Amino acid sequence: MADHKSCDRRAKSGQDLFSAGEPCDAIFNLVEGWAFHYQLLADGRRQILDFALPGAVLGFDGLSGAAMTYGVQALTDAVFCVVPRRALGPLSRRHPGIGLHLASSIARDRDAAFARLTSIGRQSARERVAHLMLELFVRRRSQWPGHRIEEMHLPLTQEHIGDATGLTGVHVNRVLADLKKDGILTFSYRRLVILDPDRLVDVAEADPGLVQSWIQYGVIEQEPGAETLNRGLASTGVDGPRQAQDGCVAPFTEVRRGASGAAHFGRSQAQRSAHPVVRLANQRCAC
Amino acid sequence: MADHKSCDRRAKSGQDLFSAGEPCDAIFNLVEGWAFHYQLLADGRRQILDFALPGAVLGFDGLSGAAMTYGVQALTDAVFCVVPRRALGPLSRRHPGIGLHLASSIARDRDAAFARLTSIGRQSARERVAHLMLELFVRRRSQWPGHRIEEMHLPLTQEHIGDATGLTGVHVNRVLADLKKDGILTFSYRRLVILDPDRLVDVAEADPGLVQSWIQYGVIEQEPGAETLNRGLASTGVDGPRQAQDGCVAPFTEVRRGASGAAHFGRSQAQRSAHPVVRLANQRCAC
DNA sequence: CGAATTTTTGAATAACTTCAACAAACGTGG
DNA sequence: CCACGTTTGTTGAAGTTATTCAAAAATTCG
Repeated sequence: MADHKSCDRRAKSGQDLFSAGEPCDAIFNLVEGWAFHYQLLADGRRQILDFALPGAVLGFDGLSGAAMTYGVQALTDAVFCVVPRRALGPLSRRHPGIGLHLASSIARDRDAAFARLTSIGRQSARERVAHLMLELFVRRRSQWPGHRIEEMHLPLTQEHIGDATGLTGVHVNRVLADLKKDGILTFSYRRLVILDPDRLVDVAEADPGLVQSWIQYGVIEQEPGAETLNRGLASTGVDGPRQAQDGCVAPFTEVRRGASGAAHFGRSQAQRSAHPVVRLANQRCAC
Repeated sequence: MADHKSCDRRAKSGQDLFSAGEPCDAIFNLVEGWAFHYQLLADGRRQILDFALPGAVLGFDGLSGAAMTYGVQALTDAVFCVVPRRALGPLSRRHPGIGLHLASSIARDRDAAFARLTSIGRQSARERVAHLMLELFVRRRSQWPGHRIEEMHLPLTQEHIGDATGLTGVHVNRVLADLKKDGILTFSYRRLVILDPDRLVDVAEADPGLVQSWIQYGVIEQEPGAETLNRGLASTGVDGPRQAQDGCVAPFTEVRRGASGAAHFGRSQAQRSAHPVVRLANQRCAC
């Protein structure tokens, strides 16, 4: 797999990793920072499709050489691990697990898109904003297991929230004002405070399974006796997580292994299982 | 691969293939009929996530044994090919192409979900309805290469259109009335007539790349010198399409191979290429 | 500190929903 | 083939939700 080593890439906040319409010959593993998928309409209207946290796989569209249908922009300064698209074929032939693995990762992205579709299509502005804030809160907090803080920095503006929920920034502001008045949450100048988690879950109409999926956004699936599947694509261990401690011999980094983040943040998956954590989040990929 | 043969399954119009919340231990290949993915909110609001035509792969969620986050319902009487989820691991180990293949298929689903997100989130009711009608028209017509008809049967009610576009059925009706008044299209009692394709594309704000992706929804990607990737998962030929004529020795059916469906519906891919069509659409899977 | 960005607020408007009633097409059994 | 019940579609009026435009206040960043 050492053959597939490749360079990494840095992007400044606000900079595009790639844009809609251009072909993308590589896939990227977000190692550090935040990014988002988006699409633009001809007149400039923007839809944010998904927020990506460290561990996300970006840029795989199934059709190599085809133009991307969406763009990816860095929300903060960010670091990506680059894998040439052409390397995937040989790679998956040598390591049969990687294909299913990737499929699994993309399926999770699709499910997230489905969830957002339902939110935007069928929920009120209040529900949508609550939904997104809850999702980002849970996903972000699950990266810092052990922390219980209900206050955190989210690198978004209210305009971003609007573009993600299908609302105008102005209306998002009014909705946030309401949520604050009701003692549910506050969000201003990139600072989110959850005042009443239970009522937030209630307003968001988030069922427990959905919240669980946010928590497990980066957690491994392990097929008994088969290869390891996880979101970030295991650093090494395609035939089992045991090899994962050998260091970075592949372009992918398992970043959020062990992110449990369940309601009360019990011990992480890594602590429960015998398998070691490959690499801490927010740490640069060494390949 | 003969080991992985499995039964097929039939569903009547309106019947659920599986529901949100229940685990799904198999993936399904839609062989005949229409279906759709959907989610329900607690109070009964419904969001239709995607319409599935023959060739679609349904039920793969990446996490075996986990509860599905969405349900799938048959829109017409339908026939599915069933592949136990457990068979995928061994299968992909023996045929390394199949994992990437599946990833590719799911990536296309995700991209479709992204497109719908942008439509629902940022387009007006008129644009959304035009968008969906155009998509379904193009996808359906590409299954019948050679046909130029601009009139077709779509097995949907206006209520379905509403649930897919995030509108009420009543409002969909008004929008359709407008589109008819403007000489763009007609849809009533499951009959769609495209009156002015160019203006429809215009109203839908569909860029050519997107339309192309609808057309190619079931078309093969062929990595030079590598394995074949296509939506339905190739019947046989994991190492190349040449094996595809051996008959149905796998649980998957390549249904829409050769569906070109480009603007003027020239000869199909199958006719152009030397590779035979594995199996006609709308024909039962023999496994 | 000063400039740029982001948030906040108000008033008027537009878009979509809701409720309710009626009409048209479908399909089923006699 | 027709009558009848059911589903689906169509229309109107009123109400709600979210947008637009515009301006001012707050915060951040260099």
